[in-house]
Amino acid sequence: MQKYSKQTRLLLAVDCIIFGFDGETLKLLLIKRGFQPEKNNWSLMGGFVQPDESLDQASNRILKQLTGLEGVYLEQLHTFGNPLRDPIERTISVAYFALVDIHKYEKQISADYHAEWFSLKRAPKIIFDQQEMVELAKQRIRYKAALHPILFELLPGKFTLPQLQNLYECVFNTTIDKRNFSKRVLATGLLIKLNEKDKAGSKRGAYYYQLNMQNYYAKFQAFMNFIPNPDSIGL
Amino acid sequence: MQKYSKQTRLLLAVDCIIFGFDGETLKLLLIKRGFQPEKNNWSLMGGFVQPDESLDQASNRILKQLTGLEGVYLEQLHTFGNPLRDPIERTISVAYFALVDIHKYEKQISADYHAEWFSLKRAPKIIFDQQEMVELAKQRIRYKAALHPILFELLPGKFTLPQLQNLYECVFNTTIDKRNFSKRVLATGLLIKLNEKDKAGSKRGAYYYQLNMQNYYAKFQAFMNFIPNPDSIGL
DNA sequence: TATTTAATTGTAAAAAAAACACTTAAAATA
DNA sequence: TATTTTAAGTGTTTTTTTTACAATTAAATA
Repeated sequence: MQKYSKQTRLLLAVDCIIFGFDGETLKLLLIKRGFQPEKNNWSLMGGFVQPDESLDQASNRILKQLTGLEGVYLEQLHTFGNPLRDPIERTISVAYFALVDIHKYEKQISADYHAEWFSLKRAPKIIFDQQEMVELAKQRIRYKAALHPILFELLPGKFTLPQLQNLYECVFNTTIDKRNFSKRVLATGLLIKLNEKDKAGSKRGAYYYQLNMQNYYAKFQAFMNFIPNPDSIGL
Repeated sequence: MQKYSKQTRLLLAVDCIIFGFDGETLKLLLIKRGFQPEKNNWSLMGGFVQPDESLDQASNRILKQLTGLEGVYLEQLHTFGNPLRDPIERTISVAYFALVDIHKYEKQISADYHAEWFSLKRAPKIIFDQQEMVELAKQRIRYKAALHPILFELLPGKFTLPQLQNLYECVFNTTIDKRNFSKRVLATGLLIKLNEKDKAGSKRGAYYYQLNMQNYYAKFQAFMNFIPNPDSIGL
């Protein structure tokens, strides 16, 4: 037996929802689609899965090809398979989301790839069912960030507490008391205070912090622990 | 333009990881695969996605065809796309997990479909990368059950507090103080105490409870709330 | 030097979680 | 019929966590 001979084969694509944070608002990276249908309309980074690559490889390749981004946080989100989602031909899309330090790539992205960052609230209409993908990604990020310290992926290596708090407030669409926030976040043991200030945001300047990478990996699973006896669970 | 002419098309399958709970341990429903390769070896419920059905439709259809199960809790888990995962031909598999009241279907399943329930710890080797799927599903269930009351899907309409506690202890692989457990679970307002006892488990008998379905749907998102200001989040 | 702006910091009250053990219902048995 | 056995059911205290709340300080600018 060589093949599953009677079965239909389908097109398989990957779409990447790329989030960034500029210190103010959450942003979404979009690109003008380069081929028909919907050519020149705003779209997520997408492409077809090739015969010899895994889904993770495909999403990383597409990210690199369309934006130059490499080595960023990238996680599978959900697979969308409505038969009519692509009007040309049935295409299954495996959606991934990425979290990116926007400053690290800002110039390169716009200069070389004609991709653009849009504030989540002011992003243009995107093609097919991609708006649904973005909504699901926002939900997933909240879900995950409530338990794991993934939001640090959106920040530069050095960041201030006000920046971090602002990010949490954006993602959870809420406001947090800054005394309580700093207590909580410092209590995790994930942050190292640097002897240097960011003077951009205020006259006084805010101290920079960086991640304690050892603790970061050790505590990733139980960042904000609510599960009974986290040690006993093989998460 | 009619087709994405230059792209490779791939086989797309669905695999369903079906969990049940018999009051004692978590169980997994497996079937003897009906075709080559790996014919007659234990496998998850799987099948190919047909040209005109969505992924959710495909998973529901396969579940029904192979087990008779219908209308059960079924959620997309993850898509597995390693190029070599199926030795015959590259096949992408979208994994779903289901939560089932084992007693409701026990006889029907074994009589008509030759599927079998296995204790999670004593399940036989399964084909391809399905063990990986099961591990991921276990993780996801813990993750989700910590926040949402999905575990009730594994119980019959009437259940006792000791049964419910036992289920939580199984899923989280821990032990819980029964006084604290009952306080917590009753405080959710999701349970209605019935005037009837289950005499099977003990001499004294334990009171049956049932879900308050109104509260269940209302509180599904914030079952055990840990997110700051859950009301302000559009989850 | 005064003003402005945002960063930094602590404590008290309230709520939630955890620790802890005896009583009771009902069947089985002596 | 009395005793034993088994698991169900239940309350309080302590500890921990979370929340509410506002004055002071560093540094630039006027």
